[in-house]
Parts: sequence; C-alpha cells; structure tokens
Amino acid sequence: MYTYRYPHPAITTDCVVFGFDGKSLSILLIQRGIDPYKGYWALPGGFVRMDETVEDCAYRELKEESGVENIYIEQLQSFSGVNRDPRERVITIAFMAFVRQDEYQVIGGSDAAKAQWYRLDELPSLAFDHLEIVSAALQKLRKKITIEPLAFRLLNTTFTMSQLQTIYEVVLGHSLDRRNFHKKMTKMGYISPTEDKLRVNGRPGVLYTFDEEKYREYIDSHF
Amino acid sequence: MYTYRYPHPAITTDCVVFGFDGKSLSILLIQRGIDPYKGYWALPGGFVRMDETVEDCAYRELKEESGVENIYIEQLQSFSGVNRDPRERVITIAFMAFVRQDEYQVIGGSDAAKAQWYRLDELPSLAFDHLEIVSAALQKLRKKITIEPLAFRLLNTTFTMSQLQTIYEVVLGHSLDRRNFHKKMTKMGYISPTEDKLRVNGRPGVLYTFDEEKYREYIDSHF
DNA sequence: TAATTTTGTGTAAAAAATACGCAAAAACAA
DNA sequence: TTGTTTTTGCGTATTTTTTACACAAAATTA
Repeated sequence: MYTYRYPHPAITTDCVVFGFDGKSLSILLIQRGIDPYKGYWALPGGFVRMDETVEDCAYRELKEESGVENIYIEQLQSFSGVNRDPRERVITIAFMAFVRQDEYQVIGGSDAAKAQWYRLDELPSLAFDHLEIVSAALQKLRKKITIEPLAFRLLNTTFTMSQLQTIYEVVLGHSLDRRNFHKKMTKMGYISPTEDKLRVNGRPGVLYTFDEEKYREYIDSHF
Repeated sequence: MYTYRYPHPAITTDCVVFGFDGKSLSILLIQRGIDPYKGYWALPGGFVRMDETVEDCAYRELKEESGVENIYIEQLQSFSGVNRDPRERVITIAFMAFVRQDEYQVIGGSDAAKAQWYRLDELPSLAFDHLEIVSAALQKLRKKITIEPLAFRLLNTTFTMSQLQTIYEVVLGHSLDRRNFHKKMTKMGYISPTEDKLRVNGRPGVLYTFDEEKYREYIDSHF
C-alpha cells in the first residue's frame, strides 16, 4: 500500500494510433476485458509507473497491448474531467501515433487482449471519454498535416504519389488536383524518386521515399 | 492520509504567462519561499485537487499566486521526467497564457508570494525544469502566432498597427515591413478600425480592435 | 516655419497556388 | 494485333499571394 498526505489522482496514458490501408484511415482499439466498460472498445493505454516518463509509458502500453513498437508518437493533450473514470480520479495524457497499417495486421500483445483496426467512419462505442480524445487527435492531425510531413509515417518506406495524395485527401476530407499535388510535393526536395516503379492497373508509378536528411535541410533553410 | 494499492505520482500544473509591455516579451515568475529551490524563481502553479480539472487548477493557482485572472489559457504539454522534483514523483501539465501586462503591474495574490515580470532575455535561474518548460512554450508561441491571432491577447482592447507589429517582431525575432504587415492584417477582416487615434510622437495612428465575431466568420469560411 | 517622426496608401515585380491540356505507359477487351 | 480504358508524368496559362519599395499626410519638435 502507498500512502500520501494529500490525495493523488491516478495517471494514465492513452494513445490514438492512426493507420492507413491505402483507402481509409483507421485507429487501433483494444476490447476491454474488465469493468468498467467491459466489452467496450478503448484506446490502448494504462497507468504510468514511477520509473518511467509518460512517453515511456505510452510506448510500453502500446507494445504490451497490441504488439506495435518502433513507431513515432507525440503528445496530444491531457484530459482531466473529474468523473472520467468511475473507479477513481484518473487524469490521462493522450498521445498520437502513426504507423504503416500493413506492418501490423497481425496484432497481439502479451496481454492477449483483442486488438483491432477500426475505420474512423465505422467506430464502435468507445469507453470513457475516448471518443473525445479521438476527435481531438483527428483535429490536430488535420492541422498538422498541412504544416509538417507526417503522412510518410503512415506509408511504406517507398510509396507512389497517388498513395501519398490519398492520405492527404482522406485526412483533409476533400480531393486535391493530382498534378498540382505532385508539383508541390517534389518542390519541397525531401521526397526523392527511386529506381523502382509500382504497377497496379494503368501506367506504373514511380516509387518515392521520404529523405529525412533533406527534410532537415529544408526546415533549416526555411525557418 | 490517503492510501492506494499502487503508487501514484503527484500532479501539478505550471503556467507560462506571457506579457508584453510595448517593447519586449516577459513572463510572470514567482519566488519560491520554501525548499526545494528556496529563493529561486519558478512558474506559477501547484497541485491539482480532486474536484477540479487541470484547466481549473492552472487558473486557480495563477489567481492565488499572482492575482492574475480572467485570462485565456491553453494546454502546452506535460513534463514527466522521473526526477523533476526531489521530494516525490511529480508530473506537471504546463499551460500557456497571454495577458495585457499593464493590467497586472501590481501583482500580489493571497499567497503573498513575490511575483514579478521578467523579460525573456533577462530570465533568472529557474527552479526544477521550468526553463525547459519556458523554452517549449516560446517555441509553440512562435509557431502559433503565424497561424492564429493570439497577439491581441497581449494588447489592450484597442491598439495601433505598430504596437501589434512589434509583438510579431519580438516573437518571431526579425523585423517586418510595416506596409505589408498593415495590408495583411486588415485583409483578414477581423481587425476593425475605431474612431479613435493614438498620438505619441509623429502622425497619430488609428486604434484598431480585434473583432472576435468576424474572426469566427473568417475561420468558418476558410477551413 | 522648417526639420523630424510616424502613419496611411499605392504600385510593380516576384513567387506561389490554382486550373487545365495532353501525351505516355501499362492493362484489358475485341 | 488494335483500339479502349486506366493511370501516370509533364507542361502551360491564369489567378492569387507575397515581397519590395515610393511618396504624401498628420502630427511633434527645434
């Protein structure tokens, strides 16, 4: 047992993991095995330990519950409604993550909890205030994608222009001109073409990669 | 005494309050009266109570410690380094706020702690990891000011174009063309001229106000 | 009254965003 | 094979936005 002179809220992290299957955006959900909200779907997350930062915690819980690791995460914001959790006062620090969905089709962590991708337009009822958290994450994603290049994290290391464009269209919610999009992306300088091509239906498309080094150069010379 | 089955970190909020005196940016600091870091300057903040959100807490602590109230605050991010505080594990959720500095020249809260404005280029040694928090706040401020209009919150309800421009120059760290700045600001439509003028030295300048309603119209029609 | 300071307005050039046109490289069907 | 369809690559013209700079007006100050 642990005693304190003043009451302490519990601290958790929750993570909104975005995935992209080539057509639509999804997020990763875990089905709860215990009350409260038993059977409901929830964001992967859990209690912060005393020897880890909240980033460590978000990362660890994600790996334990869904097997997802080696990904990019960033802080979203904290949610602290007084009655978020019926058991005790719980404050959560929410994170966002972006992964290549096809790398994590087979999902299963050590907790053996049921983990599953859900398309954003087909979300089930979520536990706690997790729907609010997802909304906030989506809003931030929309804002960020026009400023920073994070779409690459949702794609394979190589990708075609149309794949990249589809992400932008899905996230922003409207279609973009194919030719202007191509122009804009290549002008940045940090999306480099490879020798390879991908053929699906019509004319094969050049496969591009995200050049992290040139991206940093671009940032340095523009800000 | 309060006991828990698992260890709980303590949760605090800290607030980076930006003020502007017409020439330079300052932040509001409180001198600590007790150890650790006794005598050091720190961000206003304190422990989150069980019946308040973190936003409530940030707001309350700010009022108690410095008398500042009725202001706009927003979440920055959380800081959770394992050894941030030598007493116990403390996770803080940092906020940013923007005030009209001249409205709060006489500072003093119920705690009667010494509160003082410090220019950003003349900061004293700060307690805990508060310097890191200030840096993060400043970085976010620089990013945000080019996207959203928050400079108004640092100025009086009416202000001249040059006053507004000075804030942008101080925050961004470089000078702007006076005529293009004027054009850009008025084109938005949510900075409305008043009948009044302010005369200081040369030709009197028109006083403008920030029209919150027209700002919302602008946002709605652009996003 | 002239010099100085500061503001308001305008105009031209450069850069970026937008709107399309058309041909090339593949798959598919006749 | 050949023509049709699909999808990509590349180009050009137009509009909009950003940037650079000139000059006159309204006040203060010497």
